[in-house]
Amino acid sequence: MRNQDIAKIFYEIAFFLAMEEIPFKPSAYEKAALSLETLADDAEDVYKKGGIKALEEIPGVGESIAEKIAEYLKTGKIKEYENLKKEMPVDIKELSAVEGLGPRMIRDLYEGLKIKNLQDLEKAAKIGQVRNLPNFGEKTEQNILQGIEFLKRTKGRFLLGEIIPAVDEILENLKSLKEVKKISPAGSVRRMKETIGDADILITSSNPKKVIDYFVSMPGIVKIWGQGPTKASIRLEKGFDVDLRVLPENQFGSALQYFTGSKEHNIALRKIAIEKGFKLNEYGLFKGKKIIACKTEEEVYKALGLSYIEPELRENTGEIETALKNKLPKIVGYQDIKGDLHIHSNWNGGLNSIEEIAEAAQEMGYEYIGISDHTKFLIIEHGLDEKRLLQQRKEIEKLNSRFKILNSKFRILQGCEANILADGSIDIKDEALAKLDYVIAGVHSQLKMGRKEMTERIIKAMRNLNVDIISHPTGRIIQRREEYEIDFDEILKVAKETKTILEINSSLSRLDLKDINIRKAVAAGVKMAINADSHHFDYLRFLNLGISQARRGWAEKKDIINTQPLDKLLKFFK
DNA sequence: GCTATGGATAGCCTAGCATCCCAATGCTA
Repeated sequence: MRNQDIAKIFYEIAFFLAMEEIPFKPSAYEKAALSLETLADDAEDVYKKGGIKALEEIPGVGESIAEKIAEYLKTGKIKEYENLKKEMPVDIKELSAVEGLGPRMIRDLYEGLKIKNLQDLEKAAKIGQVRNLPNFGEKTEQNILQGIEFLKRTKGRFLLGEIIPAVDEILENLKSLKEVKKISPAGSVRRMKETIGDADILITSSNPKKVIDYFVSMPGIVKIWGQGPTKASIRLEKGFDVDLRVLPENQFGSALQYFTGSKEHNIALRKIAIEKGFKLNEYGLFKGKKIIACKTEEEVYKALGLSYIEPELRENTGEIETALKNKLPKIVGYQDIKGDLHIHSNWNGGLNSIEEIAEAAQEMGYEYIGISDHTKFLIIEHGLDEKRLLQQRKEIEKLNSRFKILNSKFRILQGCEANILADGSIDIKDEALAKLDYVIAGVHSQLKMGRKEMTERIIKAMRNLNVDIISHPTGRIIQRREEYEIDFDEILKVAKETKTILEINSSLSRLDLKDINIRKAVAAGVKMAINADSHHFDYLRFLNLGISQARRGWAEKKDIINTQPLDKLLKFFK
C-alpha cells in the first residue's frame, strides 16, 4: 500500500505551491492527499486494473493528479515534486512543525537567510537575525525559539496513533509464519503511551533463526541495525525503529512483563521480589536457582503477592501499592463503548453523510451515535446555524424512523459542537441548543488567554444549562501545542457541580483529556465521554486511542457515559 | 487542479487574531 507515501508527497506539493502563493492548487492537492489517505483500495491496484481513468474516479483526483500518481507508481518519483524540492530545498516537515510557521514565513526565511531546517532556524533566531527580516519582529523571533524548544522536548517520539497501524501490520505479517507461536507487542506500545520512541515485539518460536530472517526481510525496511540469533532491530521507512526478540515458549510471561516495563514499574517490582527473597528478571521469578514463575504475566504478579496489573497502568504511579492491597479498579475495556458522541458529517465539511456514518457505526457494533457538527462561528468548517440545525434534525429523524420500521434499536442523536466564544457565551442561541439531544461546546479561537480568563470562560460555558459536554477540554496538541492556561482543578469542581461531562477526545494528536487529567477527573467524580471526533468514518476506530488513554487514567466503565445503553446515557444530559 | 455544468468556463478560499508596522499579512480553527 503506497497510498500514504503518495499522500505525503501531495501534501508537500501543496505546501510548495502555497509558498509561491499559487491560488487554488494547494487545496486541490490537499484534497487529493486526504482522499488517498482514507482510500480503502490500494492506488496501485486501482491503476493496474483500470489505468489513469480509474485513478480519476478517486474523489479529488483529476487528469493531472492521476498522471502524477501513475508516474509515481511507475518510476517511484514525481518530477514536478523533485523540481519543487530543488528550487526550495527546505525541510517542510521539520519547519512547519514549529507552531506559527506557515508557507509564506518559511519561504521568507529561506530567501532572506537561506534557512533550510530547524538547526539553521534556531541559529539565526538565537543571534537575532530573524527579527530583522521584513514582516518579522522580536516577538515572532521569540515565538519561533519557544516553538523550537517545545519540539526539542518531544523529539524522536511518534504519536501512538501513527505507530499502531504500522505495528499491527508487522504483527499480522509475522503471524503468517508458521514458526511463530505466541506474539505480542511490548514496551510503550503495549502500555499505549501517547508517544512512542520505538516499538518492541516479542515472539515465541522453536526456530528463532527462521523468524529473524523473515523479520529483517520484510518490506518497508530502510536499515537493519542488528541481527542476531534471538533478536533483531530495524528502521522502517516511516522513520521509527522496531526491535524483535524471539524466546522459548516457557519464558513468554516473564519476558513480556520485563519488556513491557515501564522501567520504573519494573524497578519497584524487583524491590518487592528482593524483599520476599526472590530475584526477578526477563527469564523468570527465581528463588535461588529454582524458577517460581515465568509462563504468564499473571503467574509472575501472583507469585509476588500482587493482583494482575493491566499494561496501561504500569508506570509506578501507585498501581503496585494498590495491587498489593488487591484494590485496583476494573478499568474500562476496549469493548465497553456503546456509541460515539462526537462525529462530524458532510453537513459541515466532514466527508460522509449521516447515513454512511450510521452504517459504519452499526458495523462496529455501536448502539447509537451522536452527530455533532460545528456551529456557525467556524465558517471555514461550514458551521451550522440555527436554521441548518433544524434541517439536519429532520434528516436524522427520517433515518431514525427507518431504523424503527426495520426493528433496529440503533439510534442517531443530534448534538453539535458549538463554540465557546471569548466571553464564555455560546455561538448558537439557547432556544436552538435546547432542541438538540445534547450539546458539546469547545474552545476553537483565542487560545492564548490568561489563566483566570480562560478558566472563567470555560466555567461560564459549563454553567449554561444546554451545554452537556466540553470537547477537548485542555486544547493541547501533542508535540505541538501546550494546554491552555487553565485552573483544571477549578474546572473539575464546576464540572462536578453542574454535572458537565468532560470529553476524552481520541483524535490521534489530541488525546485530550490526557491520562493524568483523567485520573484527576475520576477522583473528583466527574463523568467523561470517549469520542473519536472523526471527520471520516474510517477514523471512528481511533476511539481505541481514547479508550487506552482512559485506561491509563484508571477510569472505570461507570466513569464513562458512553459505555451505557441509550436510555441510561440520556439521563446524563442536562 | 478539480468539479459541475454544459461542452469551455466559472468558481473555489472564511474570519478572528497576533504581529508588524501603523494597513496589511499570515496562521489557525
